[in-house]
Order: sequence, then C-alpha cells, then structure tokens
Amino acid sequence: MDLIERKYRILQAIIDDYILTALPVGSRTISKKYEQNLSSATIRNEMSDLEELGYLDSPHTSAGRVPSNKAYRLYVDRMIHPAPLTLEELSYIQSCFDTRAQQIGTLSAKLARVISSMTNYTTAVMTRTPRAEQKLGHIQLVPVSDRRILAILVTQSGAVKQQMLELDQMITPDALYTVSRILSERLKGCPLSQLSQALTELAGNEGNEIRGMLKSMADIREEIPDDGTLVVGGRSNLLGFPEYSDVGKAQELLKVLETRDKMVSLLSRQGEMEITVRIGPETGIDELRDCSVVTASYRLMDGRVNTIGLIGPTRMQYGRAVSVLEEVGKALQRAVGRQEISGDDPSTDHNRR
Amino acid sequence: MDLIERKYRILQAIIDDYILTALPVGSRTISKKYEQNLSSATIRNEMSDLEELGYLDSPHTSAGRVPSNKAYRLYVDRMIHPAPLTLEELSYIQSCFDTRAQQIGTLSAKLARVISSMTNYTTAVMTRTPRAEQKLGHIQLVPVSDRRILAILVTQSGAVKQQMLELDQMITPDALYTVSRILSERLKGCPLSQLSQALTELAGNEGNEIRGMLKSMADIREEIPDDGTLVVGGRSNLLGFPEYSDVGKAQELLKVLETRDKMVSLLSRQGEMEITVRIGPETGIDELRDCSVVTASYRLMDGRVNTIGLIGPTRMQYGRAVSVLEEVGKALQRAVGRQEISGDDPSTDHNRR
DNA sequence: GGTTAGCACTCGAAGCAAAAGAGTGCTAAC
DNA sequence: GTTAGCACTCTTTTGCTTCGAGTGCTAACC
Repeated sequence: MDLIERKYRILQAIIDDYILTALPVGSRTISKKYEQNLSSATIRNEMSDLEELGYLDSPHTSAGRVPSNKAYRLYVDRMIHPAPLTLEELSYIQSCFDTRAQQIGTLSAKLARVISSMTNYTTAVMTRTPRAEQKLGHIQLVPVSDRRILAILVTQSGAVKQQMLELDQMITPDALYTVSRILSERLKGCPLSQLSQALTELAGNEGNEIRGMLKSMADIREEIPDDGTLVVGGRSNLLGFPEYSDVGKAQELLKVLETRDKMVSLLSRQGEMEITVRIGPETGIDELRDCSVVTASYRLMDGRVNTIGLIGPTRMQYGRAVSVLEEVGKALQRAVGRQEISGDDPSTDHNRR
Repeated sequence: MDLIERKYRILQAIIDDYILTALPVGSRTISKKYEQNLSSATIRNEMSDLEELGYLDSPHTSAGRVPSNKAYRLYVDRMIHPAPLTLEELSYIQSCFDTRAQQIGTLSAKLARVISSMTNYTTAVMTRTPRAEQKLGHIQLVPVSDRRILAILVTQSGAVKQQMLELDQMITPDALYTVSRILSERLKGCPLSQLSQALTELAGNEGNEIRGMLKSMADIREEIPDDGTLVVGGRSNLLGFPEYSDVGKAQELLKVLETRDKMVSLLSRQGEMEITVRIGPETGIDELRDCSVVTASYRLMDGRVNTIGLIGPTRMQYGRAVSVLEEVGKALQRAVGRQEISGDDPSTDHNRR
C-alpha cells in the first residue's frame, strides 16, 4: 500500500492545489505548476491509479480530481507543511495576553477571536474544570427577594459558580450573612463533589431555622454542570468559503455551532495527544461530514482544561491551523501557566491521529 | 398626510402579505385575498398613489410592490397586529424559568435560545450593571502563581468580577488570605466606583508588605468594563430568510453580530420605553440597513439591566416579536424580580417609537 | 518497461433567443 | 369613483448551441 515516491508527490501537489483553489485539479495543472518534467499524460495515468487507490474522487468525467477524506488523512499524517508564523504574527498572539490585568471571563472569547482572525476559520473554545479537582474557597449568599437567594461559590482556584435557590421560609439578610460566614469557615477546602453531602451533614447539627436552607442548598451539586463554558467565534468566516456558498449547507453548519451538546461532544473527545485533527466523518457529527476539526487541549495551572477547536472545510490549511494552535498554546502557557496533558514535546510529536 | 381609510387598509394588506411571503405584492393578490369587493384596477390606482406617497417601492415595472421603510414605520406605530401567544407557548416560556435552582450565568444564553426558537429571528441579550449601583460584598484573592493573583469581587447584588493581577513582589497564600479578610471587612459596601480611591487610602495606612499589592489593585476599577455580558443566539435562523440567500449579505450580517462594539451600541440605545422597534437605518448601523431590531430592557431587582434585542429582516413579524418579548419580560419579572424602567403599563402603552 | 503525443469523447458552464408569466399604466366606458 | 380591456415592460424559464476543460485510450517513442 505504500505509495512510491512520485505518486506520493503528485498526490501532495493535488491536495495542495485543491486546498488553495477549491477547484478540481486537472492533470495539466499539475504538470505545469508542480511536476514540470512530467507530461500531463503521465500525470493522468498516475491520477487514474490514485483514484483507484481511493485517494482521489472525480466529481464527473471532465472535471479534474478532488482529494478524498482518505487523502486528507494521509496528508495530515505525513505530508503536512510546517507553517511557521511570522514574527508579526507571533507578537500579535503575544499582545493578546499582555494586558497586565487580564479579565478572566473574557479570555475564551478573546482566544476565539484571535484564532479566528489568524486562520480564517471558526473557533470554539471550551473551558471546563473537572469537578473532582474543584475545592470550595468561599460561599456567599445574597438575598434577592424574600424567599430567593443567590448562592455564589468561589473555588480555591478562582472559578465561580452561581446558583439561584428558592427557600421554604423567609430569612433576613443578617442571618444570611451569618450563614455565609459559617458555611465558608466550615466548608472551606471541601471538594465540590462532596459538597452536597457535607451540607446535609451540617444541616443535622444546626438549629431549625437554618436547617431548611442548608437542605435546599444540598441540591446545588446536582445542578452545577461540569462541562463549563463554551464560546464560538468567527462564524462569519465560514460563509467566505465557496463550499458554503449554498446557504442551506451554511445554515446546517451554523446550527451545529448552536447546539451545545454537539459542540461539547466535539470538544470533549480530545485524547491525550496535544493536537488532534479530525476529518469529515471522523468528527462523529453527521453535519460536519464535509468539515475538518483541529483541536488542542491545555491544562491550565488552576486545574481548568481549555479545549480549542478550529472548524473549517476538509480543504483546510492544516499546517497553518496546527502552527497557530501550537503558538497560542505556548502563549497561553506563558500567560496563565500550563501543564501538558500528554508528556510529549509538541514540537517533535507529529502523530496527530 | 393622513391616509383615508381605504388606502390605509390596502397598505396594511400589502405589508401583511409581504411579511408573509417575501414576494412583491401585485394588485391582483390584494383584490383577491384582502379586498374582494374592489377590482385589481382600483387597487392599482391606490397602489400608485401609495408609491407616490413614499410607502411603496417597485423593484421594477412588472413586479409587484414592496413596502418602504416609511411603510414599516407606520405599520409598527399604528397597524401592528396583537399576536397573543397560545397557552402552550406561554407555559413553554414559563418552563424555562421554572428550574428551582437557576444557573444565573446561563440565563442570558437560555433567554437567547428560547426567544430565537419562538420567533425564528436572531436574539442578542446584553446584561450590564450600572457601576454606580454596584457595591462590594466580598473580595477574595486567589494565588495563581508566584507573582500573579486572581482577584474576585462579588458585589452585594451577586454580580461577580474577576481580575488577574500582577504583583511586584511575591506573596504567600496565607498572607493573601489575611489580606482578603481585611479587605472584605474594610471595603464591604463600598461602591465599585469608589473602590480605587478606597484602596489607595487603605494602602497609605498599611505596612509596606501589603502596600504594593493594594496599589496595584487600585488599577482594578479602570479595567472593569461596565458593558457587561453579551450573548447572541439563533444566528442560523437568519439564513432561513430568502433575503439572505445571498451569502455575501448573510456574511455581512454575521460579521456585525460578531462585532461587540456594534452590538453594544445597538443594545445600549434603548430609551425609556419598554419595547422599541427600529427599522433599517434607524438602527444606526449601516450593515443593518435591511434589518429591523426590536429591543426590550428590563431592570432586574438586583440592579442589573437586561436588554434583549431581536434581529430580523425589515419584513419582520412585528406583532409576534413584541408579544414574545412582552411575555418573556413578564416571566423574567416573576422569576428574578423586575422593575419597569418606565412606569408605564406595557399592555396599554403602544407608542413604540 | 515507462513516457508521451494525439485525438475522440464527455460533461458542465456560458451564452442566447424565444416563450411564458406576472404586473403595471392608461384609456374608455360604466 | 370604479372597472374592463389591452398594450407594454420586465423578469423568469426553457431549450438550444457553443465552448472549454479534462479525461481515457491508442499508438508511437525512447
């Protein structure tokens, strides 16, 4: 199955050209632009072979050839062009993290914006904190109305969960403040996963007045989702690609981006490798059958896991996408601290499956 | 300038039909579907008058007529159909707020999703808290790395601001905890707008160790943006409208939705009236010249202001849009408490300019 | 053997003219 | 004031031809 050198080169030329132009590639194009010492007829023969091997498709008899998903797979695994960023680009990335006082909440949005603008693809950023690792730092209860309070949980790592609670009985703001203090003291350091249990226990020891509240607070754990925040940026980029000049297809795609479940599943599948490329059906989402998704995960020092996904047509500039994600990852590490999820050195590891 | 009764009725029929079909409306359509006792010729004369008055445009000689922005304005001001929601729809809205323990952070996203799905338009939700009204409830400082800490400010109303700070000197987690306690005690109730000043003052009284940190914390105020969070939902709906079957236009529109500045300006212009309709150029954003935007603002009990904007083609189902926003507003009030921004009763106030 | 020139063939894209259809505007009659 | 009738306009659709890019095959070449 191993392709001999020349077939390999021709296939690469075809994919490169198609990625660039989005037009089916003809034998003449290759012989003129890429393999000047071979005639178009020779290329034709090779292309015919490549089609038989499943690396090329032809839309119809007299169009050129188009790479198949199998071809893209091979391309990503073995032919990818390293695409080092320019110094300007590197410092652009850096500048996004340079603000002395970084607004945490907007980091994901900023990342999405930066990456989209640099790649021209759509970017999804998911941040989640494995619940097991989240420990309570502080609880604050805020009165909203007579029977309704807002519980704010701040974890030791600085993540914030807000939760509206409905009480069975009235409670005064003063009492609420006292309870906040007591809870904060007693529960400090308690893993969120055990919070519910701890609250129930506490309720047993307390006077009647507070007991009800503690009990209803015990519901909290069940309600806190741990698939974190999801931000998508650069949707309009999609409409710039000729493959989405059909509005129907574009709409289908936008709809996927709006479906949280699908996006979460897309970004959660991240394995141990640092950067992963999934092509068409490999994404596991039917609507993305003509798209590729490049994902990268970074474990930040505070325990959060950041997954970045680039979404574009299968005809994607994979080298560029990977480079940008690599550099953003490095910048992220410098800015907030990062542990590699895998121990591998990303610059030498090129098995991206 | 006041139109006589019949012209008025005919104009309304034309707008209704165009909103429904997106097709230029001919005289025959009106005489058959809406004004069966008038011949198409009569309608033609009236339409000719209406065009001269600036209420209708004709794309070309032999197409029908299309309402002008002036016509939509009149329609919204005086001809709007009340479109009461069905019981199912009302309870659907209600069910979205019914979860006993409401995740605050996701409320905007949920609102955007619900409203988009009910109207088929795109929804933008902006939540901001006028800074003057925000008072500090609690400060928590969390160590991130040697010189970097995360400051979390929780206001008395339950809003949360996070801020990454870089320090000139190292500080131990223990010291940090102490400082958190002291700051929380001393600054409780301090309006955010005066926080910077208060911090500088405190710094003067404190020992050297802490002084530096307090000083760098004084930067906080400057950095906290007060245009709050912005969530957009239902973008894919836009692509369903024939006016956006041209990908270029759709892309332009999506781009606006991605431009925070423009969206903020769009949603900030809200006057005192509860529900506002802006048509085409009235939006003040060039790219939205063919869109209408219906906005509603609700001041929640905790001081936050919630602005909801519905974005669709000028050929919008205005009655429906207004009804949905009204009902969502009521549900919101029931769920989190609301003060009307204007004192008017929304059900009797129909001047929506 | 691989490579190449030459040529017939295929199939979509572009261009064009004719026909169909929707709608208007005007006139004359009611 | 209303309406029937009709000429006119302009777009859309349809069918047709032409054009061109590209293939596949064959025969010749090295």
